Amino acid sequence: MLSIGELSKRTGVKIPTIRYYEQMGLIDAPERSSGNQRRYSRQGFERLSFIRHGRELGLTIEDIRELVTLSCHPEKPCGDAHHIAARHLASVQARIAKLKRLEKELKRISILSDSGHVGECNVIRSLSDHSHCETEH
Amino acid sequence: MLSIGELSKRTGVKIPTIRYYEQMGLIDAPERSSGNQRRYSRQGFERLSFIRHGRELGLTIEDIRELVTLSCHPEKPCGDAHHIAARHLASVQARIAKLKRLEKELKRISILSDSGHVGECNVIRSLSDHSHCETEH
DNA sequence: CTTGACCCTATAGCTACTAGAGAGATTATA
DNA sequence: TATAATCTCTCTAGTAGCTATAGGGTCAAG
Repeated sequence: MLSIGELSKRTGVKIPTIRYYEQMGLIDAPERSSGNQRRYSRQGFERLSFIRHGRELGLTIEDIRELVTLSCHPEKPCGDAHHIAARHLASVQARIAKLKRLEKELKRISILSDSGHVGECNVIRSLSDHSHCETEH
Repeated sequence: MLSIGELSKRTGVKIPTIRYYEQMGLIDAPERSSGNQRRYSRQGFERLSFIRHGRELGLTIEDIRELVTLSCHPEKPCGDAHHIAARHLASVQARIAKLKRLEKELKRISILSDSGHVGECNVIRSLSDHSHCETEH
């Protein structure tokens, strides 16, 4: 049986976050010690690891709740789970594309000398400048 | 002079967001019509565009506030502005790297058949499985 | 048995918005 | 000029996903 602090160390999820997940119903309320402290079993550890992976992959709490529910009903078809992953894959790819554009822009912005004054500064000029926009506005 | 609605259309920033920026002190409170409605000048439009660009690049409100302050003091050296851009470039690159790892993982997860049941589902198994982790925990 | 590290609940705060209520202003049309 | 449609106003509260704080109780080593 793990205390919340040990569970936190082993999963890398912060203590208040673990309690938050419990409150949100993502993890079951664990057993308590005689002094009312949380004591986690191996299952508790695994559930939290599952959630942590999901969050690292950028799934929302809601997505994870769906997956948790599915995993409690192994007789259901798993199309839903694939659907969640696929939906997320698309959004990850979109985010990568967008960030790459931003990277290019930031490089363009900060490439020049650091020695000037704000009056002729590229960072500020670039942010005021629409000529490089890829979205129109 | 633009109404808040027109300003919103031209910059792509939603009306409540414009008022929020004003409240946060990112943009100056504009003139008002006789009936107390906001009326924006060309400068107001430019300032908001500047902010919008910054947000699109993922700068925080605080970063932008610093840049706005800098841009009001053109006699200062612009190292600070470059520093903000450079710091952000680093974090964008880190995010790209992380998302690419996630993309790979999601592809691995959702590549297989959709026909199974949760019991043998890859999505859920993968999220419980640490063997592909690149970060240790 | 005391000390220090840990844990408890409850509440408030964070970022960057977004939504809604209820009232007033502006503008287009009849 | 009257009226209807469309803005716009302020204020409050809600969103996600935590994080921090206050004021207390618990656990394990020496």
